[in-house]
Amino acid sequence: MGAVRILVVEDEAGIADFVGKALRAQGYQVDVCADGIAGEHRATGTDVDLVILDRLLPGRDGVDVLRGIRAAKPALPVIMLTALGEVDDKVGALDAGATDYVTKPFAVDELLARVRAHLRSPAQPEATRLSAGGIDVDLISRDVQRDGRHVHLSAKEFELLVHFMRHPNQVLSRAQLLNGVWGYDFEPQTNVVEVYVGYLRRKLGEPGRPAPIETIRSAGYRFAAR
Amino acid sequence: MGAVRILVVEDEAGIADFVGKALRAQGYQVDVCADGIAGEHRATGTDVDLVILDRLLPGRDGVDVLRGIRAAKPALPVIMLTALGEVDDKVGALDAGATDYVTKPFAVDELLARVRAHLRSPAQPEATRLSAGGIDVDLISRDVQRDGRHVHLSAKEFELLVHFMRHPNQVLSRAQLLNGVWGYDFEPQTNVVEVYVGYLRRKLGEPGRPAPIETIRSAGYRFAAR
DNA sequence: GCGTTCTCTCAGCGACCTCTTAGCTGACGA
DNA sequence: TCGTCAGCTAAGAGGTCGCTGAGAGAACGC
Repeated sequence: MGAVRILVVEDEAGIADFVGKALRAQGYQVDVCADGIAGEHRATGTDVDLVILDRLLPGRDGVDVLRGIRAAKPALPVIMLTALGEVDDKVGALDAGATDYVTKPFAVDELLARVRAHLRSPAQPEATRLSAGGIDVDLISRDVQRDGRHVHLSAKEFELLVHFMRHPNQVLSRAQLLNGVWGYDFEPQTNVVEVYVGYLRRKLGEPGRPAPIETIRSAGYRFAAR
Repeated sequence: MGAVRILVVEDEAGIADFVGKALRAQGYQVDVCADGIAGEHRATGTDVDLVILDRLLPGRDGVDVLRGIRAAKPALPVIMLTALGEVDDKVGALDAGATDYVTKPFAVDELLARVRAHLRSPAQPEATRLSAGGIDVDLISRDVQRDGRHVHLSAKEFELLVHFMRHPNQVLSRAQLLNGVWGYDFEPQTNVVEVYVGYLRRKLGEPGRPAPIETIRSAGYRFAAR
């Protein structure tokens, strides 16, 4: 069985690049097309497992491309990207046959989660529980426990923790965390990351047993899975 | 398969020279262009794997050159160099389709790391661990061990050690180390290198088993990989 | 509507890091 | 053996980075 193949149809090089990188980092084989006509051709003519399709494209509009793809391959998952958050737009895309829909700016983690969801196969079922460093997370019930003690986390705190636990023992830079959890595609003047790491540490720490999130000065943070 | 080909479009001879040398030392085949028009022509017309493009050029501005390249080759990685550290500038470059962005003065090591990152292919994943002379470095977790003992290094110490370990058994001059690690493009009145070598020796040395960084009097230092 | 919770910004402080200075040590050559 | 010079190191100034508490504004639930 070969690698999973994903086609990204996106004209903005910056977005295509970072989406491509994130997908490759997950082990997918990624193909990028910068315009709609070529994208449709590639999607219908070659072996592709999933398509990520920008709504606004040079050459041919994303919705038209989508219709073309649907006509040829009714079951191929297609996730649409758009800068517009309007409801009409969403309805139009779903009517035209999009499997899912993500609005820019989006957190890469969210896109990856949707990709996994639509690719899910019996061969590689998605984990529903994460466990490391004395912390257990149930992704379905969103229940978090520290050494058996239930901990209540807000939505952002939960996402950040899950991101850390999906990348154990790796140094994650502020920029990576902002990309992955907040969806910023550049590094703005903000210290949200520090603030939220602080919240997690406070909630997940025990006396004499601090939360397993280490600071690597001038590099980022590391979740120590031990 | 031939060597990887990199085009450097840069009018300042000094920078073009030392960037070119550093790239050739890594085994890349390097082409240099001193003005924008020729650079664009070379990038679009010939077989090139990556472009390093100065922002300020005689003949044609770097951003215009970039647009020209993008129109012809949407997937070609282009790293922009600039003397200006302004955010607008950065956004402008990325909007125009730059793959990445480095501000002068930059450490050559940083530029090389970005070059590697953008050239990376699934077939040739980058090494994430370095190991020599009894020292192990994990670049992902930034963990450093001496004979199994964890060692805490500051950011600069870490960069210097990695530089040494990427050039084992070579005599590295103070100027080379300043270029590679500190980003100085000339040799100022400073003894930071001695100071930091001292820090590394103290942290990485064991009783009866000194750190493998040798002094080559009036030439530089050498990391003895054994 | 109104109170609660959540997200994020800001400013201040403390800790750590970087680099300089200055004096010392040891190697090399005469 | 001594002078000179390259390199080493201790100490400290100044800067940077990260953490925290306070609070504004938005989102949410009742």
